[in-house]
Amino acid sequence: MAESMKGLKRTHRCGELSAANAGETVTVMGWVQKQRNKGGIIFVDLRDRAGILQVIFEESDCGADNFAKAEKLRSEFVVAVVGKVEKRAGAVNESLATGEIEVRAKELRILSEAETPPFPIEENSKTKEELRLKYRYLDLRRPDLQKNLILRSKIATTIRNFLSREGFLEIETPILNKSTPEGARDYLVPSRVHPGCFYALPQSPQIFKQLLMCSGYDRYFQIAKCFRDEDLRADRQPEFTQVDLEMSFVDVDDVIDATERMVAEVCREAIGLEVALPMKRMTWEEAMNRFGSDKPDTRFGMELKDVSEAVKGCGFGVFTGALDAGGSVRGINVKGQAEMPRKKIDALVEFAKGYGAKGLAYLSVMPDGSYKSSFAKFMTEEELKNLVAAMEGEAGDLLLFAADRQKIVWSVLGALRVELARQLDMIDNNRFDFLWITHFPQFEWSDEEERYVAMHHPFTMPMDEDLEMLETDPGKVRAKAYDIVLNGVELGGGSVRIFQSDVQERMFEALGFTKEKAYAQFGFLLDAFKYGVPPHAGLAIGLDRFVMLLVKAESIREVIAFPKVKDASCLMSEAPGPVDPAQLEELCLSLAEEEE
RNA sequence: GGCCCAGUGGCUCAGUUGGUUAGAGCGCCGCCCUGUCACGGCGGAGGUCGUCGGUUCGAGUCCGAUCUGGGUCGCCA
Repeated sequence: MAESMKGLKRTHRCGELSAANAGETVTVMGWVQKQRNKGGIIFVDLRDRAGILQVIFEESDCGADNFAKAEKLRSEFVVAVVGKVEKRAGAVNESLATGEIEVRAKELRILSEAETPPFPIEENSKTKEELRLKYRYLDLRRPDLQKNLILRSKIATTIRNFLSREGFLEIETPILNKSTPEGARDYLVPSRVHPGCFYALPQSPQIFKQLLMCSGYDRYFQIAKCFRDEDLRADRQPEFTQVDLEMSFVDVDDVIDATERMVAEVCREAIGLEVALPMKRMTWEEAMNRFGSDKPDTRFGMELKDVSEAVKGCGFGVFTGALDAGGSVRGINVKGQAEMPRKKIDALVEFAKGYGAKGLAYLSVMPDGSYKSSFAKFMTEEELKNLVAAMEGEAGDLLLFAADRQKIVWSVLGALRVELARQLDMIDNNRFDFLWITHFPQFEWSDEEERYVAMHHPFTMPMDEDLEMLETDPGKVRAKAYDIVLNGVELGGGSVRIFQSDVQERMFEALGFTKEKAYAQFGFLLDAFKYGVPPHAGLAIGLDRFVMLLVKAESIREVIAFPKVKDASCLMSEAPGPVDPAQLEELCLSLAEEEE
């Protein structure tokens, strides 16, 4: 039977008490973590978001009624306890922050009874995620998730404080927007008032923040919910949070400078990490050539080497064929792994195929200097020697090669490098390597659409010196775009925006937009640019990912209160769900028959 | 959409080349216990082995399909 808390007021959280409170009478409220009944004495571990506190019940202190209630306590009951803080008469519990003290109960109220939870509420849960997500409200009681969400809140506060100190204004932008098919798939919301018309949820506040610059707000930020209807990953949710910012009268370095100082402050406040500023920078081209990735993990080496020159004209058709087709041959040197078993190498070949490789060539430089290789028979001793030299191969090394189109070679070896580093435990988990990637290509060729598409977005300013190639050689144009990378994860990115309408028009043309189509989609932005627009630039940081990396979580779901699962549904609320036919009718929607 | 992994009491797992009545730890329920904190002691309940179908004298185990969850490729301007 639930009791009232009338007349009681909580004085402390459980975990906030310490030896300094000894002698005080306190009122604590929380959940029963554990009851240990010794017969004439009952110990109760009481839990709230601040920690765990031992409460001790003896009939001589609390009276027969309260003692009888204490005997009834079970896990997850919610109780209020009035009692006196004492230094423990028994042994101190070293593993508990409040282990020196206990509260000797005078009064106990059972505010809420509880059924036995479907899984234990404890740190380092081994429970299947499926069950945890179904009962997320219980999962969120666990100390690790509470720690994550408390830290996330602190990080948001740090960001707000920093940006407001730097003169940024926090301004909200709409959630119901016009759909722009460019980019990720939109979540659509039907309009009741305009039958057949739809809003789209924002993928980012991009256009609005640029308009705010046009309107003179100078420096804007928002901790913005964004939505993308694409498949999920360990670090990707359909709705996520971005620290979105935009600045006027600035260029690349200004945005990078403000961002890295903000990131450094967050690291300091959140986990006591000092980040050396300025952060390292690398061009996109260098990142691809050295790491095969535009978000390289620089916590370990094993860099890619281009051996195209060394294998030119060699006897191995796979290599020369790739070169003839305009591709390249590159390799990584897996130090000391020459004797990796064939089975493991085969698994790596399969792994590489997952990234589009047709195969993976390997060459082991055995300890005695001989070669064991999948392709040695096609090459002369001399050619092999040159190749090993080009890879700086020494006795004991395993050399892995990919030969294909640039894009595939990069992605295969880039992924392989990370995979091997994991398998071989080469990554220092305590390192936080920040890195800026700059000089991104402006365009990416889309085979599917048979046109160039914007790598970042269509409002990204080309590098000044590449502007003239917009029409003549768009594939070579580089953009004033930048990404911030942490430990091989893309934390965020941004760009300097085009603010001249003639450049913007050339950009749309290069992207294959007609003037009509561009106006239909972005007319209000183009119009706004006619009335005086400051040069501006900005960036967005993925808050969920940032928190995930700072707490070293395996998945973004560990830092989001109510995440969705792989098929974008919510196991707890069972969203999305069907709606009442009347609702559909009101929206003038009808559902197509299921197709076979 | 493709590929890979997992599914056995409430939770986490074991279960041999297919063989009798499917086990353990924790949790749960009852009784006992005045210094426990992974409390302890005694007793007890609890499982159509994700689902459907097949092979077989016999399936938790083999085969097929399917569902659920996870990872990943595609996708994510």
